[in-house]
Amino acid sequence: MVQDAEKPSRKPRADSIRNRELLLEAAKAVFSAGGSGASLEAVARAAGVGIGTLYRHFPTRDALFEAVYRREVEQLSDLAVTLAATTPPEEALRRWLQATVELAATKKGMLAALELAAEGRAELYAYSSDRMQAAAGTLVARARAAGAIRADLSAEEMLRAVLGLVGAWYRSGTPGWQDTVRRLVDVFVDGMRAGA
Amino acid sequence: MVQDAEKPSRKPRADSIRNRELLLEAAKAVFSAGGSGASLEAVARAAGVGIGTLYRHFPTRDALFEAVYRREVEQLSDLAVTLAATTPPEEALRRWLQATVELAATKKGMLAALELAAEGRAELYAYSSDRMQAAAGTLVARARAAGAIRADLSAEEMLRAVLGLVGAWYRSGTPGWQDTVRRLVDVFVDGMRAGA
DNA sequence: TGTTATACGGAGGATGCCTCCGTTTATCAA
DNA sequence: TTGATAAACGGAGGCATCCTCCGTATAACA
Repeated sequence: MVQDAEKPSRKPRADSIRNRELLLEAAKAVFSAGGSGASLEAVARAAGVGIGTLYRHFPTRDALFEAVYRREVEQLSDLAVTLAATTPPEEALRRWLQATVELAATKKGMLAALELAAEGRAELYAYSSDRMQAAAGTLVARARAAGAIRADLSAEEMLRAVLGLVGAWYRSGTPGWQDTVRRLVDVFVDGMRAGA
Repeated sequence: MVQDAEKPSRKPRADSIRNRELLLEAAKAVFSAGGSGASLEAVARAAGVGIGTLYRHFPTRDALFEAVYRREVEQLSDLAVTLAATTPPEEALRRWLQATVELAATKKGMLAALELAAEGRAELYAYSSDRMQAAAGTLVARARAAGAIRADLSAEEMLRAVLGLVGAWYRSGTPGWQDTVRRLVDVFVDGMRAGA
């Protein structure tokens, strides 16, 4: 967590910063059009840089995802704070999960980023993961304290479950899946309440 | 659905039948070891046939999956019949879903086959899809008739939801995920009951 | 046993992943 | 301004698939 007092060496090169930006923009566009599995060479091409440059900035596909969707994760994180402050526990939890679904539905590729954040590789790409876990954790703890949901289910488990639901529909390409998933998330939250 | 009265031309060549069998066996082994994304060329190699032969018998990866895991799907289908005849509605539904989870957990690659069966490409690879839908449909209809579960959720939706849950954990590689998923499926079923 | 429909096999074109390293360039100090 | 040099660039190239195509081999049938 410590923000290493970096070597005060040189300041970063201007072309490096510019290319990083170009890559992020291109990646957003390419993933948006072609899904999270789109070719990284296509991203580099779209950014107008060499493939080597892409890999230098983002050593893995996952790293690129995390960077591209960082902003959206922050939105969700902020939303959790707001909801926790203004809305009854169970309702807050429900709304936040629905918002997560919404975001994943809107931004193609976002789902992959969220799955990353909820899944195993958490140690490697920690930032988004931390934010999401913290957000979910707050809401779950609050609902639990209010006795609104069962206690034998961690925030992490809940989050991954919901993302799993989304993923199943997302990948199926069923038109209008959003409404269905909304309903399923409600069922799931009902289930969490049932065992309280 | 009509089983085309095939042209009474020749009988199929013996080598063709044999190779098909070899491919299925090899595929089972290779998918089991390497997961559902394993190389098809590896399968052909393991079967001792050319890659062209593999593609002639199974034009897509999905077709191969469906063929490999057909037997397992039939088991699930049979189980549904048994449970429907011997167990109270809600309990039967719950047990069948858990059995599905179990199977997906045991046989690597099975999950991919089930997802296929539950997902969009149903028209193309209909057999497994039909069996699964029928099995789930029976149990859901029965539970619904008994007033044990809410009515605004189709069997298909339920099945896909559960497979989504499994998939999220399966892909994360968390050790011991089976127990967690079992618990989550229970939560989900509780949720279905809650809205009855 | 000859004819022929069928099936076989693998070369080959295409795409994508990722690494490596010779070349270019932005920064900084003189 | 002008080197010197650390840092970044780019893309060729090795490897792994995917899938198609078509010349060759062979099982079925008469």
